[in-house]
Amino acid sequence: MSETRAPLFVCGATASGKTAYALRLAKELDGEIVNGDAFQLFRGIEVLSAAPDDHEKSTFPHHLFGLLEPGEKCDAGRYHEMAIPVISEIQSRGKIPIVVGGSGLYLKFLTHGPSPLPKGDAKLREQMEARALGDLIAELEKIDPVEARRVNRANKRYVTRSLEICLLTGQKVSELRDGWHSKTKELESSLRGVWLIRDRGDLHERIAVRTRQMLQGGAVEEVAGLAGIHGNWEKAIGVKEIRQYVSGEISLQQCEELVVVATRQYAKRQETWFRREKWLKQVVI
RNA sequence: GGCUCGAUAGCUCAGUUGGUAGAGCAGCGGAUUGAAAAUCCGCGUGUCGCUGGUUCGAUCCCGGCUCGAGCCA
Repeated sequence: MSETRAPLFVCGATASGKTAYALRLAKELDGEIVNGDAFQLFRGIEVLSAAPDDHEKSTFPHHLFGLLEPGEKCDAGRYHEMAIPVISEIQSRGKIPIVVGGSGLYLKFLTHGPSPLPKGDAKLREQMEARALGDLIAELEKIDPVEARRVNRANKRYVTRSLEICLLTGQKVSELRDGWHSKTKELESSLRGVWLIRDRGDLHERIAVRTRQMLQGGAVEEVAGLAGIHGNWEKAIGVKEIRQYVSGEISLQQCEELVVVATRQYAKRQETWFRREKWLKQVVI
C-alpha cells in the first residue's frame, strides 16, 4: 500500500458541501469516491439522505452508495467490513480512495480500526431494554466496577452496551477498551483528511434550503413508499416528521421547520465530533 | 369613542403579598468504538412595552401613553 494512495477522508457537518469538495479532489488526484455516511448506504432514501445524484456519480466511480436494502441492519462494524475491500481494490488500481461522509463513528472504524469488542446482540439488548436502568447499573457494578463508574450512567444505551460486552465475553469492558485505546493513539500521524468548516449562519442557511428541496424533491414519497419496512433507515432525520405530515398531524410547513431544527442539531453534534479528531486538517469554506 | 384583558429571554408563557426574575422549546457547549442522522449530559442569553408618581427601593402599586386581542357603541 503506497503512501500516496492512502485514503483521504473528507469530513464535515451535513450540508457543509462535502460532495462537491470531494468531486474536486477526485478530479485533482485521480481518485474514487467511497461513501462514509451511515444512511447513504441504503437504497430508496437517496433524497432523504442527500446522497449524490446520478449526475454527480457519473463523473467518478462511487462506492458503497445505496447498496443495502432498507430493511437491512447495519452498524459501524459491518460498514468497516464492507469498506476495507473496496478501499484496497481502489488502491490496487492505482487510484486514491476518497472517503466522504459525516458519520463520525463509522469513519472512526475506518481510521482507527474496529475494537476487539463483540458486536451487538439484538436479543440481549431487547432483554436489557425491558429492565430498569438502575438494575443494569447494579449488575455492571458487580461485574466491572471500573466501568460502572466510568460509563455515562444517564445514557441507558451506553450502560446497556457496556453490560452487553461483559456478558458476551465474560471479561471486563473497562480492560478490553483500555487495551485497545492505547494501541490506536499512534495511528493518527499517518491519517490524511480534511474537516470542512463553514460559518454557522451560512450552514444554517444551507440546511434550510436543502431541507426544502428535499421535501419537495421526493423525500416524502420515499418515506411513504417504505411504509412497513423497518430498520436503521427509519432513524434518519425527517422520517418521523414526514410521517407526522403524511398522517395529517402537522402541516408541511411545520414538518419543514422540525426537520430544519433537527438537522441543525445534528450538524452541531457532528462538529463536536470532528473537533476532537485532531488529525483532521481544518479547511474553512 | 367607551370598557375589559394582555405586553416579562429568540418563541410560548409562569412569577414576584414591592428587595432587579424562571420553565418548556429554540440556541450554545460537551460526551460518544459495533443502534451513531442514534443516545445522553451541561449552560439562562433579560432596559420585565414607554413615561410620570408613591416608596429607602417599582418588573410588581397608581396615573398617562403606545401597541395587540376582545366586548359594547
